[in-house]
Amino acid sequence: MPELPEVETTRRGIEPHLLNQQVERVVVRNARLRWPIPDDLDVRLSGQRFTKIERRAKYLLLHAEVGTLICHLGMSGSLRLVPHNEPIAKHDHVDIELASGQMLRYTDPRRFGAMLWTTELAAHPLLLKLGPEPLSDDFTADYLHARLQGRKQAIKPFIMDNAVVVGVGNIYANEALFAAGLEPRKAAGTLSKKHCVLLVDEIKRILAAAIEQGGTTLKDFVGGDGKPGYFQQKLFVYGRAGQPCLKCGTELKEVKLGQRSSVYCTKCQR
DNA sequence: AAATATACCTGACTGC
DNA sequence: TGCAGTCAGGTATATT
Repeated sequence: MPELPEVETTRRGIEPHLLNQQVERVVVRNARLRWPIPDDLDVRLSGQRFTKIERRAKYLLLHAEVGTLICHLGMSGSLRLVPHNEPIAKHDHVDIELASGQMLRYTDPRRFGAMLWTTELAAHPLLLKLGPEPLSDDFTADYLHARLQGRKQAIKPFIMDNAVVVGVGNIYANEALFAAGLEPRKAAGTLSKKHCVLLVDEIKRILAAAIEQGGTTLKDFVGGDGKPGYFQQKLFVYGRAGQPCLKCGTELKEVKLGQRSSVYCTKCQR
């Protein structure tokens, strides 16, 4: 379940193997992802070199000389580099064969991911409505406070809204709210500026720590399974419903918010 | 306009 | 052992 830290780790892992590499061929074995992979992807991409590997939200943007490959790992996707003769496993849907003798392989059991092609990235509808990057200077307490004015929605789904801030998935939303001492159901519009300072700081801190830990698994992107895996970050609340709060010992409670499980401490979070 | 529900998919797990 | 059922989760899209 790649969250933003896993996607960023993937970007850093594949980038050195892709830059200036020419694509020889693209093999699509199963085009049925969240949206169909374009039929002509092979024609569009073959012969081009990759010039830059970016991340925006949880989208990986593989810039080529003319056009950009937009990749999303969905829930279960991964990208890794393997030799051209690597055996094909069940969910290996796409291979991007490079002149280096390696290929970028996309694997995705649940097929929630995406692989699209665009020559007009700035105008792409998937990227148009995205809020600021959580780790950028654009994501501040002032910004969050301004955005949540008048909003009655619970704060947890609010910070998981990509139009507000990108890349805060369920795990990190739960953890950040715990760290900030905020109850997940608290109406967004009732947060004070101080609450926003706390929450923004914790989102940044937790995401940054996870990315830092991901750096230790970069070697896995070549030849290995390519999965950064679960960062060994300590989870205080996610997946711990019914267990004692690690700060105060109170039994952690679970509620559903927007169909998403939310775990919190009734004593530490108000 | 804002809030909420739905669809997509399959591995892992639970209960019979 | 196997089968049916449930859950998880990102996010675009539909519905209220």
